[in-house]
Amino acid sequence: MARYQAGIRTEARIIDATRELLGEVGLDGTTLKAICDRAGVRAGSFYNLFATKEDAVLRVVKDAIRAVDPHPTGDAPDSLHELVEAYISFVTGQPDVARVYLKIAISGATNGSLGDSMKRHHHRRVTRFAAAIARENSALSDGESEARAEIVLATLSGLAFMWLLDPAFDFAHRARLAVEAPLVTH
Amino acid sequence: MARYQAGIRTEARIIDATRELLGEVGLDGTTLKAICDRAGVRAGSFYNLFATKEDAVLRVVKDAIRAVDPHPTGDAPDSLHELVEAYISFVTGQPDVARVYLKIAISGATNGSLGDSMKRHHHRRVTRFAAAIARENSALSDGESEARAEIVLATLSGLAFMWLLDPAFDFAHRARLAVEAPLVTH
DNA sequence: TTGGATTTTGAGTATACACTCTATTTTGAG
DNA sequence: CTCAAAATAGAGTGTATACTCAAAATCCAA
Repeated sequence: MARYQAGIRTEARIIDATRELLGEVGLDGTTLKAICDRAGVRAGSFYNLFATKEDAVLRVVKDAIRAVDPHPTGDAPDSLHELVEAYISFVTGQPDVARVYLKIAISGATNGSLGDSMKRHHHRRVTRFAAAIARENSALSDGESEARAEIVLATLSGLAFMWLLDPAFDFAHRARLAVEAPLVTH
Repeated sequence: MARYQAGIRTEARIIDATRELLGEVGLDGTTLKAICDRAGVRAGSFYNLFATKEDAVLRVVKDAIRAVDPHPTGDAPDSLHELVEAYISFVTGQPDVARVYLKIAISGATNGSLGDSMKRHHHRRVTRFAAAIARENSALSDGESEARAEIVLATLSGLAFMWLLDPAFDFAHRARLAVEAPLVTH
């Protein structure tokens, strides 16, 4: 059982390489060869530390999913404003992790076990945003709160994808504008 | 030069199979074998009609990009409401094409020639939406109109992705609610 | 009906992928 | 220092991919 320092450092390098690649080139481009080249390691070393390529990917992705939500325990008394600001600082403060999160939300969300955990994660987020919205506007029914939560999350995701396409896109500014101003002035 | 009917029909079957697969399993899952199996054709026949797998994919994708925007010539006097309704009927009326559009916007948008045409397309759409918004509210500066256009498009895209994850998601209803109601009530 | 053009077949090629295996080197506790 | 455990290297395996090619089958205008 007793692990050596060399193995622990190698494992960290592999995880770093995997995260960088997932953020830069997405799930498909993150091949075993690419991971090993970037980590400065041969295939045999990789498989001494990970049972499967998917193991390394899943560890990075689960970290990214966890990082998007700073209070995972659930009943934290967040305001909608706090939730939005948390998402903004996730994107601007950990852009590489955010890129992984977005790329996987996209390419992995429609198939496999990755898709299932992404769907559960999304449902949890909608519930959380809906609770915050309901807390701030008690006149809304449950359905209305959830609808608004879905719209807020859709807007944030859509803006984050624009940032993914164009790194110069000012995500934070747009996101704050989006939640504060009505889309259409009547 | 004179083409035979058999070849023309085969070409159509291949394009149909490609579109279905792109919508169902995305870019990665759309392998040559999958296309040929679904079209009831052998690899040789495919390559008698298409120079490359990418050729077939690009034809489907370009059709999808064209379908999202019913008035591609540019100076059509659309209102924001019309643009939004056009997008809604694109998603609800041609769901398979819409799925292709969304899946490719996602998986293909960050690399290759597909990414470039997606970026150009997106920029065109922002400009178009911004013009409609500016027309309806002359008090807005160019920058403000563009910001609002980006937010509207982000919301529509985000909601469409939710529909991609969950086909039961009522995209049309949410989209109308999103553009008509302010996100946060002050 | 004929015969050149078009279409189809299906085996075959080259490449990239995730992953395995054995021999060798490195580590670090006793 | 010793030596068993841990880590590494690197060639090798099997499979899936996009794509090719020569021969056979089919089409359709004259």
